[in-house]
Amino acid sequence: MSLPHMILGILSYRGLSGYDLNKAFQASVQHFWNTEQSQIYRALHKLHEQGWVGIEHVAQEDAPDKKIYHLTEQGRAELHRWIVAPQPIPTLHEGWLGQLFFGAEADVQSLQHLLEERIRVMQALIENYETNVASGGARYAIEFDAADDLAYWMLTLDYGIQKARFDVQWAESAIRTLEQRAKEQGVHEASSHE
Amino acid sequence: MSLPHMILGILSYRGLSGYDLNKAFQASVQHFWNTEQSQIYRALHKLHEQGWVGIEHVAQEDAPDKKIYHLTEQGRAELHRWIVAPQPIPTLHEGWLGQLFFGAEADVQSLQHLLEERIRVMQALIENYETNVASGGARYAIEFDAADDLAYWMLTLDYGIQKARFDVQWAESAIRTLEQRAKEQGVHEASSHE
DNA sequence: AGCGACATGTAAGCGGTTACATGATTCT
DNA sequence: AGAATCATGTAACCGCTTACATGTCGCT
Repeated sequence: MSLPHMILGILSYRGLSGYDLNKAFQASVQHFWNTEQSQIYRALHKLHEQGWVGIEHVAQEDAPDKKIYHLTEQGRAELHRWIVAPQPIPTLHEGWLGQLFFGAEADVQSLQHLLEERIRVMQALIENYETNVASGGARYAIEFDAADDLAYWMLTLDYGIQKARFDVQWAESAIRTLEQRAKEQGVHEASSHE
Repeated sequence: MSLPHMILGILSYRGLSGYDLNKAFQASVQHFWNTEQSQIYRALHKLHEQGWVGIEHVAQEDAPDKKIYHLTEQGRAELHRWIVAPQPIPTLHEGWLGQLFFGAEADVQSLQHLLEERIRVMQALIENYETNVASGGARYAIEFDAADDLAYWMLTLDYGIQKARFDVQWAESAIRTLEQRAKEQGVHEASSHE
């Protein structure tokens, strides 16, 4: 949807090669946006066609030659336009909600296991956010000389952490709801046998 | 990702034409999964090729002829398999987080407006969930004779509502954080003028 | 005659993933 | 000699969106 603009954002810190851009991507916005390297090159070509980035060819002796991409004036203008432009709110599109939706087709225990697994994954995610991602962000703030930006980076990271915590809590309460339902059904079945 | 399985799920209630399936989609899972009508027909063809749905041609006099799609045994087996199969957790991929991430390129007020707008949209969403979607679900439970399923439907709806509430709360706290920062910066600037 | 509901599709294009493809340099 | 890192891309495929395309029937 807005990958090109994410790239413009990273390049606003400094000009980068596609290779370095990819690494910067993995290290900075990876907690809410993931991309394949191949896509970055294609997006870069498009941004160049559009006149939003310029290319500087750099010959190297100790490594293969490379191309440094940097923002043009139009590119920076487009970035500024985009940053405050209303964004569409995407639908959730989450498979596990579909599983729950059709949960009556499965047995309650399987659904509970599904939710427990989800809790485990989410907790691992939170731990990763709190250790690797946070420190990675701090490192990048120094590398890109972007002290002002760090606070914003941490704000988005905070969203990721809080949202994952919310998911854990919701899953826990859903497990309890299912537990309750299983008990009630048990009672009904028992009484119908009398 | 799992649109075919969402279709299998809906068809597990009863056989439907593509047209009715589309309507059922809009009325039931619309709060976490949206689809275009054209996609449903294509998915249906694929499901048929795979042997997961059968087609029954129905001639009508008071309306155009139609095709009723219904689950085959394999289709039902596949649905049961999928419901308890681990799902990948997609990354957030939300544009507004990108805007915030690169927030240092914009002024604080614009970002606050962005968040306020987000709050408004989310609150409208919540209201819609609580009125239209909830009652629509109840209606469909009767139509599909799916009283057992209703509880699960409401569970996913609850997630949608709680998640939207979480988003509102987070946005409110983010606005306060930005407010704070703007004040501190104001102080710094004022003191640097002395 | 016109509109809304019923009914089924195709075509073009975009964004994204996975896999493939190549080649230099540096370190072990 | 082999592995890791630096560096840049192409090709095939898939899912989804937007727009197009066609036609019936019943009601007003």
